[in-house]
Amino acid sequence: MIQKAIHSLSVPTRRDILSVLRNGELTSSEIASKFELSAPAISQHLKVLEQSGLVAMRKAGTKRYYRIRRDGFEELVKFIDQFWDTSLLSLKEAAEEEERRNHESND
Amino acid sequence: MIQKAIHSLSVPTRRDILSVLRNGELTSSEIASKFELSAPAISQHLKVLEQSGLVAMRKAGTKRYYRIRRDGFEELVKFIDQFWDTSLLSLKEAAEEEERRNHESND
DNA sequence: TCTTTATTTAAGTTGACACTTAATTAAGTA
DNA sequence: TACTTAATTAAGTGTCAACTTAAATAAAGA
Repeated sequence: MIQKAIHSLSVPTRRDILSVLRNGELTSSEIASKFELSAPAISQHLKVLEQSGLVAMRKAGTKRYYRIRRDGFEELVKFIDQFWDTSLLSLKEAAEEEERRNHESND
Repeated sequence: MIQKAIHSLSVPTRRDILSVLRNGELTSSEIASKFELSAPAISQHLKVLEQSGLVAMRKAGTKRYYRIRRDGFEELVKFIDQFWDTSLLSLKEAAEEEERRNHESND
């Protein structure tokens, strides 16, 4: 799921779709109207976003409303934190970091 | 840079490289020895990671030591937070969220 | 300077995936 | 039972990038 979430986010169009959804839920066609892409293209992106847990959907008649799913983003950020969060890094890496700071050859 | 960072993270091998670097800095060949990939493949990944700001490098003779660059991850997480952080979502979306909670048809 | 070690750059191949149009499914309405 | 609206699934195409091996660069040692 996390891997799918990162993969989802890596495509600009999908990030744009998420941006649009920050203002509230929208139907597939409402989203499509904001892009210069075909409806199937948007539908395919929404499917990917849903399967990655970043977006949720509710049906209402023939319409399908899509919205941001916070839990998905929360999990994603937690996962990314593993790579750099000080409290999660090894003692060795922490020591190296300190060493670099002392030598002021940082970055 | 942020877009590059997300793109970098979207490839499993690059995430694995970052995992290996959590224990401290390593040379290109030390990293390559931990994978069943050619040295050039690893080198290419390291280049992408460096250009995306997730990894930093220092030269020492013919060796090149690579390490995690915290600032890159910090920026990345800030960017991702935009999509879901409550304080950054619109009033409309907040209201809809509240509405869904009340109807308990949430997820 | 020749050799060795560490690494990258060059060039080419292959698979994944973001698009397209056409066809299909699904729900509501006359 | 059509017809309309909303959306997806199917099928095909083209581009991109993750690999490969071979060649090039760069620093250090004999």
